[in-house]
Amino acid sequence: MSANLRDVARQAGVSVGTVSNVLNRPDVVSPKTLERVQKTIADLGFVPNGFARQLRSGYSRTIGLVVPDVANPFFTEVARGVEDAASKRDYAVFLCNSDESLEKENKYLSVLIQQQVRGVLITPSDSKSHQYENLRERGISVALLDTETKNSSQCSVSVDDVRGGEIAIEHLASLGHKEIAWVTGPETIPQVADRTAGVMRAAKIAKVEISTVRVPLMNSAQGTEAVKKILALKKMPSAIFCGNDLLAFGVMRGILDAGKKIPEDVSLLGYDDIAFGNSAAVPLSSISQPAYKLGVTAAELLISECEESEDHAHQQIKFQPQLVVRASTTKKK
Amino acid sequence: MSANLRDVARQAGVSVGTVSNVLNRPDVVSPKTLERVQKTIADLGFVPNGFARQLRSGYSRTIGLVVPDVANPFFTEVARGVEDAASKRDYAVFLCNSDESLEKENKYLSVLIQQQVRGVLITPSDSKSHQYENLRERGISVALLDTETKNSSQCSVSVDDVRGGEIAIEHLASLGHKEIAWVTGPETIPQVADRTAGVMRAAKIAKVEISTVRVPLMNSAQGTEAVKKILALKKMPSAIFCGNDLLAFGVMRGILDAGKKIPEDVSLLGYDDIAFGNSAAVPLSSISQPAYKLGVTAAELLISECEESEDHAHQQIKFQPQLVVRASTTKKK
DNA sequence: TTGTGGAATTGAACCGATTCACCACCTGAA
DNA sequence: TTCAGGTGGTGAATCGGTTCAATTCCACAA
Repeated sequence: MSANLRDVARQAGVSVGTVSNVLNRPDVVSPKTLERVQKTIADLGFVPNGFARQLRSGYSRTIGLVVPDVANPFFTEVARGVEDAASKRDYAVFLCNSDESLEKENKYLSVLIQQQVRGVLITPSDSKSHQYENLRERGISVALLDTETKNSSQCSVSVDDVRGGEIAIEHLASLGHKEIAWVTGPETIPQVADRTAGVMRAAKIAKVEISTVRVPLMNSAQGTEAVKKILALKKMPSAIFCGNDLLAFGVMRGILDAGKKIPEDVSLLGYDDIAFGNSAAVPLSSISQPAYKLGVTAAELLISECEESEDHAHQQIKFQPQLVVRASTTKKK
Repeated sequence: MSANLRDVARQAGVSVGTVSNVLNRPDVVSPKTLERVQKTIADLGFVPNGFARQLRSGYSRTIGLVVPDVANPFFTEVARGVEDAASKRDYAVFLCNSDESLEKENKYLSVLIQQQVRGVLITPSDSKSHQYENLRERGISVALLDTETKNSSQCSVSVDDVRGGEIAIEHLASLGHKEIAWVTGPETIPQVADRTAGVMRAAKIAKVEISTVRVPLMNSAQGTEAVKKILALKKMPSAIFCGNDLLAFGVMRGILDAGKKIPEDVSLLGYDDIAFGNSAAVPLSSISQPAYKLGVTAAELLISECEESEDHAHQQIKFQPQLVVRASTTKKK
């Protein structure tokens, strides 16, 4: 059907070894031969068969990316970063959405094993019970994405979520807010747990009272849902801090629909600083994370781990979040 | 390292052919031999090598998804649909962002050929000069996503973009707008060309004057850029229709920053109806497309084409867009 | 002219599962 | 006794790159 390496060799009048060298070690081939073979490759539209290559070398040029949900703009940014970096190194990326379900996560991991990926980049949806050892035994590298690890036997790229929680409360406290609602998802999500820790620590120092409003999923609809609970609190908080921007958008809608004004009646602070925050009904103050960079860094780290194999030093990289003030937060009246 | 089929054969005292039969056609092996070989497989922890298997059989269980940019919420929705549907059929998905560049698109197609994907789902960034024949010759199915095809030798799943353009202008015309700006990307993008055709047809019928404002990329920043051109027009239009919601968000910011009000001074209509339209500074009227369903349908169609192979009837499925009126469009004063 | 060293090239062996033409053996009918 | 027909099993060839020991070629020094 389509041309293979032997066809190219015959057509170009060289041996298969030389064609293989043109593909993998162009520097050892004489310029004249190189050019002739490359022309033949182009003429025949030859593309090497990945399976055959992988069979011999034992390695694939694919990685898996497992995130809770690409539809969340934070993760689409991360995914773009991963994709761009992988592509630069000629790796292809399998996209997997775990929907924060451990079951789905495990299912995807076994699919990735079947596909014989070289490495996996994962944002765990739960802090415990992982199949990761399983992967490592099979020679598949694993790096954690947007999650810190205490375990120094693996790479991780994360953002300091504890600090993010602190920054948020420090900002609101500095504006004079003393009662703050903390709207967030289940504590089993590592990022949530860390941000909560930061919130509580900063609250203690600033002598601020926190009312935690827990929702099962961190999306916009749940944000609107959360507003009902907030309005039902004994004392209406003067500021609301949300676990991510999607929640904040939902909260914003709920608050505005309830006839209250942002930020006059209540300040609202999000997390992630997604692009749309700027275009929201009230431009959203938020805690910014370097999402794209996170993805790029993680992919580069994972790929270098895959390729260096033996003498690879695991790294735990941690970025710092940043406060972005827009119109949704202001001084308490 | 790990056992291979030959090790199993030797250990069990049978030939490699028999072991292969145990794996793939257990019914042709005698019960006694079957049991013995299976025990040996278990003892040795033998797992067949996927590369070798796929090299020989020629088929994988992977598909490629090539979209202009997953960071565009419309495409992330589509991608989720594709992913969910593929996963249900036990296929894994390679994600590729073409950034509307033909060069990148071709690069990715050749990566996908290398990975020996079974099929490719693509939103072409250009209406001409495709490598698709190339793919088909190699036995890779191709289905078009969010693009119509005249060519009945391939499947396509699309939304009626001509009608979408018409609906938009009909809506604005019915509100009394007679001068409308049409802000959009290059005409080489098939969707853009179709929407323009619809715009022009409806404009002729409704006797509306269209000023086309062309931008190179259909993102938010370019929308803000476009506002400068709109303000420079001899006559300020009373309504603006944008090629997608991202552009509309940018236009919205630009217009508001210029001190004009939406929809009082100028009506604004987007396209795609992405989730954030609802939360925008002025909730955005838009033309809605069934993004998730588009992805699901396309993936199902492609996979069934891959598996039925011979007796597969190509289908061209076309969904209808729908007008969603929010606050950004109103009667002309 | 011979010798040496380096660069360029060659081609057979190999990775591991699948396939298939062919063989060995057994049963039962002629 | 012979032969057809069926079952169970065999192992070399194959898929298409990669690798590497061996070979060819050429320049330059002795």
